[in-house]
Amino acid sequence: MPSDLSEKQQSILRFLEEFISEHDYPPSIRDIQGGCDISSTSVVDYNLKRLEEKGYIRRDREVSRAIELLNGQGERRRRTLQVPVLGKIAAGLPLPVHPDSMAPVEVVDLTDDLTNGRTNLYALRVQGTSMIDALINDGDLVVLEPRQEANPGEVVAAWIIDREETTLKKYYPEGKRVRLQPMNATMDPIYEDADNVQVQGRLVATIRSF
Amino acid sequence: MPSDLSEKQQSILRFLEEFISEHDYPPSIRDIQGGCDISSTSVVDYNLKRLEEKGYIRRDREVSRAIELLNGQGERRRRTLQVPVLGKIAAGLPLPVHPDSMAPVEVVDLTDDLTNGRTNLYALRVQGTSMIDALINDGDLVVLEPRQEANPGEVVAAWIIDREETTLKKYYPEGKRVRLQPMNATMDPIYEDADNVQVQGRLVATIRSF
DNA sequence: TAACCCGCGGTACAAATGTTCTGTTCGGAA
DNA sequence: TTCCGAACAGAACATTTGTACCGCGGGTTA
Repeated sequence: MPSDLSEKQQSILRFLEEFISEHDYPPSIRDIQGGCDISSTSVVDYNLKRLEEKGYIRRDREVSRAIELLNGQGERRRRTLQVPVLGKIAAGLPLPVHPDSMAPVEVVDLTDDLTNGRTNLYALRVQGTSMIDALINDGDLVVLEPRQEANPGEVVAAWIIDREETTLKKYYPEGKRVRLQPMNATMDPIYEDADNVQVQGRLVATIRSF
Repeated sequence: MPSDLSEKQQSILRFLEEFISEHDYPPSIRDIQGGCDISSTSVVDYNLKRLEEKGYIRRDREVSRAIELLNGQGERRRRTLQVPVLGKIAAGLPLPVHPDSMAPVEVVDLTDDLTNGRTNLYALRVQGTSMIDALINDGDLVVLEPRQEANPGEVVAAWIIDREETTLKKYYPEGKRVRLQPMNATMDPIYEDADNVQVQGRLVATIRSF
């Protein structure tokens, strides 16, 4: 708990956290007054102004319950993005071409630690162990950003046309051919004609949960 | 988008998502009215009641902006748990023994998709490639639950005493010895005396982000 | 001492906001 | 046709709620 705050301000901050995590909507000034045993709404208002000055919260004036929790550096926190899980990914299957048109199988909430501000992401469930060389196991979730091209060194989901195979590897264009480097540094790269490789998306994250 | 809802209701649901993700607090009825081009507040109220009946939202009556988004099965969603990143994990380093006493280096927000309701989790940043056989790479984040013992087949963080080495493997007690099975099915297990293996925690999730 | 600022109390007010009431329209069932 | 309920419109009403105002006590400073 930060120490550039008065005891009352810390108490308000704690109450805000608790209330929001309990209700999913912020408290009114009078909720705070009651929850922190404060004698007057004006005192709450006063301390909220101090908290806003110090970058712990953000308020929209004239709007009820319009308190956003920030992280003390003025950044908002704990936003999540709902990412649709569009299907499976396996070595022998092409990726879904039009992510938008698919009905999501399920939805996962990702925090923006992972999404990094990106928005139109989608996820696929890995089926089979064919991507072990990318350190990706059966059952893992891979999060992708739709892309038709990639910068050198980025990890992409690529469709290798003549093999009819999807693979996840680091992408290095080298003139007329492309070097696809497994993420496991002990394994050898493969080389393909540039025409033979279709970049389908950029890998944003992989998640394995037990 | 669910189909047991009228177009107006779907529009309201979409607006709720957008508004909340933008402001971190829910809209008022009149915000919804404006945002969805609805002619009257009573229509918004009417459709909110239908949405509540069908389990898409929850409302607290007489409280402004008291709308919680549910997932359609009546469960609340987008709760996150703040998990402290206590330090690094590497082959030659023991794990922090008393997670509680450590000052977190940073904090990550994890959605309860991953935490699965568990609460006292902590995370470690993987340093080096020594855990490649567990399909875990340099820079990955591993999420652990403090544990001194494990059930057969669970993935644990184990300290191998005489080697002074931390490893992440599937745990199979076999009488007086323990089989530690890499997650990469193509690799061979190692065997250790039961006395020589200290279970430090259970692996809950691994996250790799690019 | 006086002047001043900070934190606080109490109160009043106006705006924001949830709720209710009365009708209307429309489509399907009887 | 008539009846009924779902969905909507419009307006009025009653709380809820943010905000402003005035004042007080204590500490600091000139």
